[in-house]
Amino acid sequence: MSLAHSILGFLNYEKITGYDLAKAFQSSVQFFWHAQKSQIYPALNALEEKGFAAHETIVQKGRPNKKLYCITEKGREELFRWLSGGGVQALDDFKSAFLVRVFFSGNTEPEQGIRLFARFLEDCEKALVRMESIPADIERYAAIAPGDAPLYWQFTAEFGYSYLKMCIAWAESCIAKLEEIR
Amino acid sequence: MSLAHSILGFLNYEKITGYDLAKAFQSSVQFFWHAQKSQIYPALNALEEKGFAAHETIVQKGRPNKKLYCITEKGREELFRWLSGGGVQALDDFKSAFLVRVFFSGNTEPEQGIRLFARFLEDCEKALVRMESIPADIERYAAIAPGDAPLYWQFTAEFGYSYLKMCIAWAESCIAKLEEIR
DNA sequence: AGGCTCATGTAACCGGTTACATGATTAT
DNA sequence: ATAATCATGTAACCGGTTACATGAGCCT
Repeated sequence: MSLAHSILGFLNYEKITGYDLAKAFQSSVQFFWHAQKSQIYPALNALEEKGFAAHETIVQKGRPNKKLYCITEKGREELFRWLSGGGVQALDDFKSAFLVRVFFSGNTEPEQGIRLFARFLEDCEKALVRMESIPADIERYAAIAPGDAPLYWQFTAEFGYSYLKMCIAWAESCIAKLEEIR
Repeated sequence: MSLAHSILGFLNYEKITGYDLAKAFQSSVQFFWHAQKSQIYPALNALEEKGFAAHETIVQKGRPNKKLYCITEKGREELFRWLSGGGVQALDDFKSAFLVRVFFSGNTEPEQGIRLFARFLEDCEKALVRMESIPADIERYAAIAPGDAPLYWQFTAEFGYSYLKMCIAWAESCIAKLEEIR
């Protein structure tokens, strides 16, 4: 299960609340992993029960109390065990409802196919624009991060960038082929 | 929900049993969509209840009877409605436990990062080899398929090919950067 | 006045995975 | 003998999504 381990990953950077964890997910790994609050809070409880995390309650005035979580030694061990771990199966979890749609679009009009790819293209280009702020984000957080973390963050950002570029080129070539037969 | 619609997509090609549907999934869309028998059989029942599919029982000797399913007019309408449908969100369903691992690998030794990417590279290259038979497969099935189906099958195959090529180039560049700092 | 932020959670539901169950036939 | 193929399913579980609940404070 990756959710628990990615939470451990964040806890390994700094003490954090469930609320801020949700924001951390959104502003970093959201391109390749999502986590809702409704998942995060129970997951934190589960991590604590297993002895992988601990929390202190911070009493606040005027706003709700918060629980600051930190990773334990046992949790750090579990994180590193997982990082070096065997069961990778990196390609098996690829899934795309969009490609299913493409696959079965054979008896629609070419115009509809073109529209399908055009919308996809647009989404990809919007995502590319959104990615522009990432290098600055990485630099901003580089201070808190131990070791080579920013390098690895960059690796995942480059993956996203290459992926979107590839998708755009692919969609354009599909559209070109459909325009030929129209 | 894509499972129901991809089943309708297959039923739109020809009458088929749940058993053969499972094989069809495995030998065609398995790169971007999986479906187990334990999902397919209940899904076929649900499609029938909604009036999107119907079945005839074929009595056999020496082996179990089978249920041959076909798509109904209502089911075909639903399929085309879905194909032309709005809610695309083609990028939102991207998910990768592997990239999570990469993201949090910042305080491991460079050697471990290199191993992680090397294993990924290997998986990609194996997948590329497995893809070699696809053009022949597409040609073999082109006969039964109506309209431009083979073209769209090819589109998805080209996506897979481009994706793997991109992954390989990316992993190689990550390894190169890690070897620099080692 | 209305909506957003902070902060924690619960409950119902849904889709997918794994394991289990049956039982004859055919290929190695 | 053993395993795979044919053919249908059920049950338990697990992870994730959506909606709901609370309630003070702050911004427009």
